[in-house]
Amino acid sequence: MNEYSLRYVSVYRKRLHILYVNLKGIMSQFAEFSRATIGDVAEKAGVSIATVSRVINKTGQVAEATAARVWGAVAELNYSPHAAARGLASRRTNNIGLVMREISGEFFSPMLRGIEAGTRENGYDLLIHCTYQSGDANQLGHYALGEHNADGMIVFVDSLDENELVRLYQMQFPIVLLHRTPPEGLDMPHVSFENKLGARKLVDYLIEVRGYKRIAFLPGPEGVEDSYWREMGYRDSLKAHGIAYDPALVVTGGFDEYQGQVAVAQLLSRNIPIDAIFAGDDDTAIGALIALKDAGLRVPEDIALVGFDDIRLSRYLTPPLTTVRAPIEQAGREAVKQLVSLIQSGRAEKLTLLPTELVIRRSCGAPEQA
Amino acid sequence: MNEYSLRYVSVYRKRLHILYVNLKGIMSQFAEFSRATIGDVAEKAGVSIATVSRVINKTGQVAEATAARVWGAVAELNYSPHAAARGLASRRTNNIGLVMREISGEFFSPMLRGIEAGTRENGYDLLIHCTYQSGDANQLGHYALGEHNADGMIVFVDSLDENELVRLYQMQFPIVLLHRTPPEGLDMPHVSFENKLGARKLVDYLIEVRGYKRIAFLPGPEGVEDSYWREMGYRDSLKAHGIAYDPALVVTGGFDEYQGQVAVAQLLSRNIPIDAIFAGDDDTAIGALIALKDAGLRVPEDIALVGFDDIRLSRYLTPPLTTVRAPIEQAGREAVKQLVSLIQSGRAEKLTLLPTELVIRRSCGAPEQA
DNA sequence: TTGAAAGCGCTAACAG
DNA sequence: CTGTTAGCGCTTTCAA
Repeated sequence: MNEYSLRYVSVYRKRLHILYVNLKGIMSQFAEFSRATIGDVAEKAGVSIATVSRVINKTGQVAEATAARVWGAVAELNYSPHAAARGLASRRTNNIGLVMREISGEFFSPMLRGIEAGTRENGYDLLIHCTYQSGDANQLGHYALGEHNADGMIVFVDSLDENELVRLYQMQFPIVLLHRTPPEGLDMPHVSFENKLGARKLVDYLIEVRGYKRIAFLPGPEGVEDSYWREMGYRDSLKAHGIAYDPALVVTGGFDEYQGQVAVAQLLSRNIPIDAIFAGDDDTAIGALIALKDAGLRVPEDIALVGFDDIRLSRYLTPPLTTVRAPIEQAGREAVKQLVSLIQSGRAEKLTLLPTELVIRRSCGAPEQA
Repeated sequence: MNEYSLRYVSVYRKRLHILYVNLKGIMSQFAEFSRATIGDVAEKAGVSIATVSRVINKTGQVAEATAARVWGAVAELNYSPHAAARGLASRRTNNIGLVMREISGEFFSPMLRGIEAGTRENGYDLLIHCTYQSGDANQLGHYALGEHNADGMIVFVDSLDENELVRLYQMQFPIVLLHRTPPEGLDMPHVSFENKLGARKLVDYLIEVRGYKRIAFLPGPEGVEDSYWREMGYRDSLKAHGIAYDPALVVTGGFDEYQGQVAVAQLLSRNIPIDAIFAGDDDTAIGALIALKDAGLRVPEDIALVGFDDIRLSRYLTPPLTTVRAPIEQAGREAVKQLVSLIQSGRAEKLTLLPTELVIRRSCGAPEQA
């Protein structure tokens, strides 16, 4: 390309650019066609974009009068900063990610409420992703939620593959685990309930106050920690009262209504004496209740029944379910709190265990409450 | 500043820059300190960043061998594109926003499940925001969710201020309303149930099959559309059967358990004959049930009770609640579908009404089901 | 089929 | 107190 053509191209480009700028000016008359940028605000306020940025973000000193003009321009133009541009420049997304396997069960609603409230209070937005089905990586080999679109993540139970957890940990991406302990060697903050203590108190009550000895247990799915610790509480209580642990009294309930029903049917078919059934969670307890009724057994007269979590439904069952109240919402909020601390200061509590509380209702044989 | 100092500054800057580049090189040995960028991938693959972009996004032709090398580099570097940068350049966020007033009630869980599934299936991420409390604009005068961080939004019921709705509409921001009709003059797509028809069928059944005539109605909160249409169905049915609408039989229930309880207490205090109570939703029905029991009345022997929605709890009540099943999850999924269509093609169904289904249980006086 | 380069809108030094 | 400017990491013409 010779000197001439270069010159030509340059002129041509410049013209096009002028055309473009004009067009943009015209279009911008129609607010709906082009969003105002920080530049527009700066122009209208007669300041530089840096000043606009300072005013908006409250970073650095700006004369009051100037600030006022900027706010005026912002209002007039209906300006709203472009999150992506902001994120690109400041290296933060302002999003907190939540990974969970699926949205289901009674547990979910209060948990999400806590998490949402927490993110909002801390000025973050909440990005949610379920790993059920699609879960895995996309063609690109990365997950829908990660370092590319969030400043940190809350990982619920086993929703995330351990390899991914390790990868994120290694790149020092802030993560808080909710209701799950970290994989071996990963020093990640972890928030949960006092599952073991709650179960312990529950079973203690069943034994000491209600006088039951043959207490069946319906654990949740393999590998779910809450269930593991509840079982530990159950065993501890038995041991403390000199009652032998009897494997025949334990059938996996699966933390779901149907599986609870199946488990109890199976349990009953063993024809062994049973005083009470401790279902690993309330959903399982509902299934258990159905199975017991199907078998013509009365609760609590023939067999007592207790659960764990105190979901909304529990008090409405017939009979109302004795259970352990788990501060689900609070745990969600706490997880966000720890995560925000981790993001902002690099520090967080290694382990947060929220207290649980015994809720006595009729299903365990207690007299009706007022 | 003279020639000399300018030169000096320039040299100084250059040195600093070299230092910086070196440092970056060193740091990048530790994968956790610096994420790979498209440039790193390009370098490793021996191509330009444009090519990497083409490969990753499958836009434009790239020689197979080249593509393979790029994918190799991607894998090796564990590269994952920076969402903000992408968004800035391509003018899309890949997020779909969901605005709701608060996370509560039984309605919420299935709805969110549907929405989440929908967004995921369409390759979007889900950003959730509750307008309860903080709801309003921040200091900047804009909402947490909007054109700056989402490609489109689903607005649930009345979670968003009408002015904001108008503003977004005017700037042609894609919005689908869930369970709410658009404000006057705004031509926004809208997804809901056949509330009116469902209520009509329910009340028809109460009158024709069960022979009730004095049927009370507990509407939801003022301005909630679902409730409005349910009331229309109720009135239509009465009229069709030649029964006069009696205002004394209508007390606002508020779509919540406690208010339902209060409403029924008030209703009973009027000392008028009542055959049945049609609660605007199942939550209200639960409150109604409590109030009836408190008053020593049997359901359905003394007064029949029906609700609307068929939340999970309804079948577990004593007696099990007759209600209308609303396809909550499906509505959420459908809303996303319409929104994605609106985003991608600018077109969407103006109105989508999903069918409802009568669910007969004991509370209306029907014999026990098998 | 590939590369060069111009931004996208904003933040954050730095200079004044 | 305010302005200038260099990127942030990526997409997207335009040329080659």
